[in-house]
Amino acid sequence: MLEKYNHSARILVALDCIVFGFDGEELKLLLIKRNFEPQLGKWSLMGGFLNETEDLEVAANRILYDLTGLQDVYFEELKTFGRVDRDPVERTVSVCFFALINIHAHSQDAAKAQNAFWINLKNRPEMIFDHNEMVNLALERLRYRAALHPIGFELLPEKFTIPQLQKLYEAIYDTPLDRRNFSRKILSTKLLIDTGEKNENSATKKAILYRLDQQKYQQQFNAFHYFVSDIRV
Amino acid sequence: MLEKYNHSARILVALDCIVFGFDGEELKLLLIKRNFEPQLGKWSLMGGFLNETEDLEVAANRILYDLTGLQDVYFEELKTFGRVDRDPVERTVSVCFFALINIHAHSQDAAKAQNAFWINLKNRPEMIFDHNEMVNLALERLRYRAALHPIGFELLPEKFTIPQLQKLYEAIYDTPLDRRNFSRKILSTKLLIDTGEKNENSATKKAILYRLDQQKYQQQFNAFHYFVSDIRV
DNA sequence: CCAAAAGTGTTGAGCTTACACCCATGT
DNA sequence: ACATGGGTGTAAGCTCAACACTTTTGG
Repeated sequence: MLEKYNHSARILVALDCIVFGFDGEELKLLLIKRNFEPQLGKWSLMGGFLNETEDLEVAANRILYDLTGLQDVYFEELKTFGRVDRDPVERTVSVCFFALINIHAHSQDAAKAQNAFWINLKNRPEMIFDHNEMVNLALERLRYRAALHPIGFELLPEKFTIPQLQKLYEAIYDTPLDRRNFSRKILSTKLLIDTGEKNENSATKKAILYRLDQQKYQQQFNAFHYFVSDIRV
Repeated sequence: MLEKYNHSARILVALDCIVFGFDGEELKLLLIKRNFEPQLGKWSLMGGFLNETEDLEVAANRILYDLTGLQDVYFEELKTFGRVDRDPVERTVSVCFFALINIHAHSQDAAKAQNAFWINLKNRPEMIFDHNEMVNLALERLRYRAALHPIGFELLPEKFTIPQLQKLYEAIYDTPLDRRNFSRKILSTKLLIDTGEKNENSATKKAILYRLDQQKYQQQFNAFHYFVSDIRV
């Protein structure tokens, strides 16, 4: 039996998760209105502590599941936050993730159980601890990643139109994009499959509904795509 | 006085650091031949534990300083590794960083004190725990980042030539690059300042020594540069 | 038949690539 | 003088950005 390490501090390890959604017009965050201590009544990210016998990745999935009822959600590690005084209750290191979900697919009950609400990214409230910093960094990272990789699809329903995708990119970068060039750029990736259906919700010309070619998506994910020409990080 | 969190495990938080260097021909790693337990005699990354009263970032700098004698070294967080069984001695979460240093600038004494050696990346040995995985991911990330940002300069001395820089990129991507196009691409960034000096070591035509325009480097760092056209991650 | 949204075409500018030639240096 | 490595030039092809026209649909 091996001896344990001596003279080193055991520290609380938390996970905090930024959940992005898109309602067709605006980027949104799923935030918690805290109905528990500490910082009761204030806004925060969804979080939790890492259990002794739980892989970090498993914990991230658990926290996402508790908040959204969804499994196998897209997420990336953002950064691990470890300022000594970041949590005034007790020294806590927080591994911060961001997730992209289809806003229509998550469980209302799960959100209600956590007292979670969708908030427009632009109107986000003050949050506790270093959670503002986390969200700012997550947005920066989302912009970075979405400019290069076909990550945006994770925020849309299974079937979506190119104008919807464009609105998403315009929301992410807070800038208008040329319809014709955007369409060409997206189609040139060959990642989209025409479902043969059209968006019946539209009041005017109905746009083609596409779905992701999952196989090509997996294969090409790490290739560079340059979806957005001049990104501002 | 606030009450502490209950029912949550306190866990050891380690830091592991991948140090890249470049000797003019090959990418190298600064690895530890362990002369201490556990895993005495085996190879590993340089690491350490986070202290109770120490910011995570401070700890990373401390570990880098202990290994290299250098301060204010370029580093990025890579990922936090948290498999339950990743360290057989005790549950440990490891925040993994990678650093880029000028191989000629570090302290030999510091390296000797840690029993650290420069190993060609291509000949890297088996390492303990999940350190192989860490290095593989770090190389991937280095390729990713160096394709887009002027990060490579961190591996070179203050004054360097364009052919040296090219050799570095060829080592990072393990692929030959066109001399003329590479030179044009680098110079078009306007990041280099002609020092007026030449590389006296050369046996043939002496190449121009440049230095980084630190101001532009800071400003443009997050812009995309596309130093390498078709990267393989 | 009109307004609004969606699909497709074109063109010029700029960039990238592939390649050739000339210069400097030590032997 | 010549071999080696370093600096610069150029033309073809490609990509991207800017812009216009046509089609579909509901009212």
